[in-house]
Amino acid sequence: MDDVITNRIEFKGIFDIDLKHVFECGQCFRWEDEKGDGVYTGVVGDYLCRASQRRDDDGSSAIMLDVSGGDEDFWYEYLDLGTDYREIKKFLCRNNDEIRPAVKSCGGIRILKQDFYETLISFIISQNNNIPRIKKCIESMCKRFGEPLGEFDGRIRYAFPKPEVVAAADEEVFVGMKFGYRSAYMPTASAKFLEEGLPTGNMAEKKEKLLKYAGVGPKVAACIMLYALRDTASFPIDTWVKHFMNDLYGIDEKNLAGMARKAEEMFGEYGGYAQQYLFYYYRG
DNA sequence: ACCCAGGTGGCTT
DNA sequence: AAGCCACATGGG
Repeated sequence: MDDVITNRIEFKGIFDIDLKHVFECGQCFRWEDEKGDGVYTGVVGDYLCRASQRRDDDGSSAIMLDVSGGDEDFWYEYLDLGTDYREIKKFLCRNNDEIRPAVKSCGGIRILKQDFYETLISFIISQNNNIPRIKKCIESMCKRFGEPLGEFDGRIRYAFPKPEVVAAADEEVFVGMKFGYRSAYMPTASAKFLEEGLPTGNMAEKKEKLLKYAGVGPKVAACIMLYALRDTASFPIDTWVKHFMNDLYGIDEKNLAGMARKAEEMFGEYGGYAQQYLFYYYRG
């Protein structure tokens, strides 16, 4: 049936995980529960994956992956299975009644370790946009510029495009794919990434380098750092975050610096996790 | 017709 | 540094 699937990987005894939370909390755009049965399919790098979860009697879960490639280490790392989320949640909730409902309700989130270039492009697309349309834009560029990886559940799946291909593409193609004013950012950001590679240094230095990309501002840079570079203190402030920082902590919706300061003070090194629990909880 | 969505760049005080 | 506003697109 699925000739592309070559390997089954199973991780047992995992706590604090819920695939729905992982894949629908807004951090990634290429995972779907296509049949509505809790089985998620996605493309990660050049690999296809079908992921499902079994809840065992001791409260832990087994995560089953049917994949077309990638070894255990790769998927373990991608899913952030080596991190103790129980400790993180305990830390976030200490002296903070406001975040508890979000952590309790969205406690199965894991922050994925995503590809830098894909995250860069995806979150440039995300600006002033909504999630369903972001997904459509990404799928259309994958279909147009990505390598076909094989048929999977009756559909041909495509890798995320290589930067070389997008850098050489005409901006007008993206206009045709309804990228709107973001179209011009696609080739230029890709070319810049090819020149520079990954941003290096401490968080401030990385942010400074990311802000030099046309189409990347403070919010998108923070997302890239959190989702691709594992800067767990990174606290992206978007419209939903503005809402809950105002609701929960009484900070004025325009006071972004105040929000960043408050997040640092309350959550420190774990700001990114806090943001993710709250974002998903508030967005619903 | 408006407002909003995982905002940013550019221009004006 | 801070305050506007335009920027494509599609859904409510």
